[in-house]
Amino acid sequence: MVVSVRDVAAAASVSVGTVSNVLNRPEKVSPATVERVTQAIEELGFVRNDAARQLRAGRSRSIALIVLDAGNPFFAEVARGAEDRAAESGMSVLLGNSDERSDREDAYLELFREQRVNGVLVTPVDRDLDRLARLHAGGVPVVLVDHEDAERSFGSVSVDDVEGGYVAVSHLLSTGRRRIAFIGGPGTIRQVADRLEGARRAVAQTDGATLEVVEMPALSVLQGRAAGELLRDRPAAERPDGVFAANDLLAVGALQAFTLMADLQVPRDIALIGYDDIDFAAATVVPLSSIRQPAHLIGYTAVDLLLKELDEPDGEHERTVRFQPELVVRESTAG
Amino acid sequence: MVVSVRDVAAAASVSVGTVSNVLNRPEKVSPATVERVTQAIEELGFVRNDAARQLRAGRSRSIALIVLDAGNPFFAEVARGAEDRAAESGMSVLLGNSDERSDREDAYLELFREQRVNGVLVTPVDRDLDRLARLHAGGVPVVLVDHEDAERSFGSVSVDDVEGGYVAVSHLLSTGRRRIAFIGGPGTIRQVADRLEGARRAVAQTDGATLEVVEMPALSVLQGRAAGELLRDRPAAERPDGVFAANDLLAVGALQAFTLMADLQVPRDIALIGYDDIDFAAATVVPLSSIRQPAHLIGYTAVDLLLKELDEPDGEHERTVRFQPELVVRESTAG
DNA sequence: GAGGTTGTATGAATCGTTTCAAAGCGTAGC
DNA sequence: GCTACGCTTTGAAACGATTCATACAACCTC
Repeated sequence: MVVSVRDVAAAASVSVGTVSNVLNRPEKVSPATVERVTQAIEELGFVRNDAARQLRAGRSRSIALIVLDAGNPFFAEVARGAEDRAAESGMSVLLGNSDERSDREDAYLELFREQRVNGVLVTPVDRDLDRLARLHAGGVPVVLVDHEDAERSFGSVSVDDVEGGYVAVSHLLSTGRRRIAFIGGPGTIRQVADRLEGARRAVAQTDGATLEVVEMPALSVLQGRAAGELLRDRPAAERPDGVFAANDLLAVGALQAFTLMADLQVPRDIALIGYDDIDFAAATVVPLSSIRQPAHLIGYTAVDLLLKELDEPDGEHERTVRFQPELVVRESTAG
Repeated sequence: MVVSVRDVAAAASVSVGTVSNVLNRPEKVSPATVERVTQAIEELGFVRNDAARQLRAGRSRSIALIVLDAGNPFFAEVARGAEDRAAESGMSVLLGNSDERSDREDAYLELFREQRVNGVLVTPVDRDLDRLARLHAGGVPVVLVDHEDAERSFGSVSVDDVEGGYVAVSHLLSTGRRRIAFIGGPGTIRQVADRLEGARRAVAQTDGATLEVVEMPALSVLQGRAAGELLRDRPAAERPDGVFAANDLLAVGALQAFTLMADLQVPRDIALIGYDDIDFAAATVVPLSSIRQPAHLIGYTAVDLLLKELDEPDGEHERTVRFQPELVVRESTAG
């Protein structure tokens, strides 16, 4: 029923070795034989068994990518970048969604180890990298995505979130805002903590500027809206005049809350800036200023680092790449 | 370097068969032996080689899912549903993104065949199902997702899009709207064509109701906004008073266009309804009415059908599941 | 104590592909 | 006619987990 190289070999009256050569090194085989074998493959409907191939090779031809939230447009774009680079080298990407849960991250890690992936790209859920370190020690290249490794023990592709937070709030301050609010998620998430740190620095440099922190349980539109309502419903004098949201989903939610109050206008009364510059940001009612991260490039570069590591494990190539975030000004912070 | 069952067996002074039993049927092995083997596994850091396992088993433990656009929240949710059901049976889902391109779909199909996946869930790019039929004939179960198979040759999970279009426009008509506009994508996409067909039927049943079609090149927020601007910039008398968008992304875009014109109000002057009921729909400036599709359930059910087919290929189980869409009324179509 | 039963452990064979040393064959050079 | 060389093909070994018929031991039962 299932057609193997052996069957193809028999049908084409050649040895199995020749069939394999036709499949993998056709230039080593005479044109006539290639033709004969190709035809046999066609006729029998032969499909290579990848498991056997991998078993022999000892490695697969895939790369694992574990992200915090596959539904987030930012990570969707990172994944696309990773796929693009992998495809260039004939590899494929296996996507895992940890949903910000450590146990799910572990489960995927285990699964991918059994699959003998060539390497793992991961946006770690927490800062405990022990498991990853063990994986790495076990010979599996690891590249951190959107996360920097303090000890430099494995590769990483990151964006300077402290700088991003600094740029965002500096921009708000430069438009004359002084009462700044930061809408963030759980402080345990590194990205959130770093962006807040940057915000703090910017505020500290400006006389009369204040910063308050609104911490929400998740980085979602719904939570952003709740946070926005909280701020909006205060007496006008106590409202912030500039809001920095830790990501665009939160910003979009906050924007909705603000827009629904008739006498409150963005950016006239409150300026608002988000983070990530997802496609939606340019398409909200009041187009949203944001901090752009090169999502596609992050994924692309991460795979690139991984492939270099695979090619020459002890080579002198770059192991850490850090991008600078970029301010994108739109209407929500005008004037 | 790489640890195999053989090494574990030696370390625990048992046979390889016993190691395999500990791994797969621990109840067949005496507790003392289990303990000894487990410890050896731990000490040596043994990780099962999935390729060898699959080779022997003849099949993998994964299911392929190919979607039109992994970035679309609707498909993200379908994928999540599929994963959930697969996980219940100890299987994993391999996700492929065809990006609405036939060649990418083919490439993934080939890749997954080589991987000997247990089955393929696919939202086909076009209506030419020949390749899928061949795959199916070759013994790989195929389940169509969000697509119905006219010939009933393979399983399918779909939602009645004609009914959905009918319900959407009937709702607009019931609020007194008569000049209906349909904002759609390329008519070659089955979902779009069906929803339009439903809209036509509803209009045909109502005296004095008219339907115009605005066809955009893609189902995105940006295109929706462009379509909305087109309608909005007409003299008030020539504007539609009810708009049905083929999906929520288009609807969100149109809403933005409408909202930006001061003397045009939703729903007072134009009612607007979308399709899919993505999370964003409930969170737009004017909460969006929509047609809900049970995205999670679609994915869940598709895997379920596949597993049933695997369990008893000739069993008398359901092969086709069809869900009814559900009207979700929010502010954008009030009064 | 012969025969039966149960519980546990064994290890060679197997899956399908790739690899690689060796063989086959034709041709050119002397 | 012999050797040498290049091009092509061969086929057995290997990858690592699983399976299954078989062996062994211990315990009952009559």
